[in-house]
Amino acid sequence: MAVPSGPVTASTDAERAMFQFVDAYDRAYETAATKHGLSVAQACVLGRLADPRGMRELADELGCDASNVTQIIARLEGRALVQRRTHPSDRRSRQIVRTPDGDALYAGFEESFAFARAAIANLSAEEQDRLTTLLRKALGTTD
Amino acid sequence: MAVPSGPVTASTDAERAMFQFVDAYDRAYETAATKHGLSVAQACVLGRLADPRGMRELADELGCDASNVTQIIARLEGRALVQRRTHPSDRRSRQIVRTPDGDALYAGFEESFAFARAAIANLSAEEQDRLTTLLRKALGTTD
DNA sequence: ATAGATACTTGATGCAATCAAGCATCATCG
DNA sequence: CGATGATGCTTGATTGCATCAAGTATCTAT
Repeated sequence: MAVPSGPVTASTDAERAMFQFVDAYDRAYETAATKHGLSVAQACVLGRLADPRGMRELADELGCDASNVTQIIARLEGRALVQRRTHPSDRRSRQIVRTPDGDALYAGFEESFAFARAAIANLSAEEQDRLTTLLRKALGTTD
Repeated sequence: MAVPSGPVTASTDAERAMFQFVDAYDRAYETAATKHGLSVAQACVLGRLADPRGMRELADELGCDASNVTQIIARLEGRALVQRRTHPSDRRSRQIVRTPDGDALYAGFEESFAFARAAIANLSAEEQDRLTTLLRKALGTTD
């Protein structure tokens, strides 16, 4: 289990609530991944492969080194969840494609990752809208 | 950089907003930690040492194996950010104490981890309250 | 045609996380 | 008391993530 990332000394109620929310989210994600035999990184990569993607593209999206992606994809490929094809017009590049097994496994994972759905289910439609608005506004100058 | 944990195929605006918020939070935490030469796990452990704590206690709070804590503390101790004392009344147990250096470093880290503060600063007092309420309500049945 | 950029891989290293085993200490109960 | 079991922590081994430095193959552009 990844360690919870948050200041324990959160000074305001709002900070505490944010931390608890983020922590719960992260834990739920990891739990769902583990349940399907995936690491967090693997689940995350699989999730980005709804459409074929290149290694470079993945690395950029994930904000990590390309060699990291190489490793993760290698493991997924070893389990036949993913397949590497060479790009039709650029032979340096690989197209990573989720296999049907990968599709199925990932669907199961998302099904298990009920956190966001459950959180939303606790709110009325109006509350959902307000939360969305507030989260966006809170993010405003922090990106 | 840790990979962003979230479904890319978030189906609703609310889900997307949650994911983006969590992702931004996590990234900000990691960035702040890195800036002070800490890993996420190290920052997290340091943060729990405002008061002395035992290894077992830490492991329980973090939801991980005790041997994991042993490693992390060993590294922090190697940098003199933390000190191990044997518990006065139970000689099996260690009391982990942050050194003044550790206090200072962690204070710097929290100062850098401006995410929550900045997010809050984007909201009026009333909006903060509403966000807090909504986050708690959303968490309601999901813990 | 060559020089440089780009896409990816390989190898090496450090850290986090987990498991299995082990040691020391404590706590309990006969 | 003394044996038994539980508890707190460490060690050693293994796996995976992440990053860096180097290398190969391919593309691009002059």
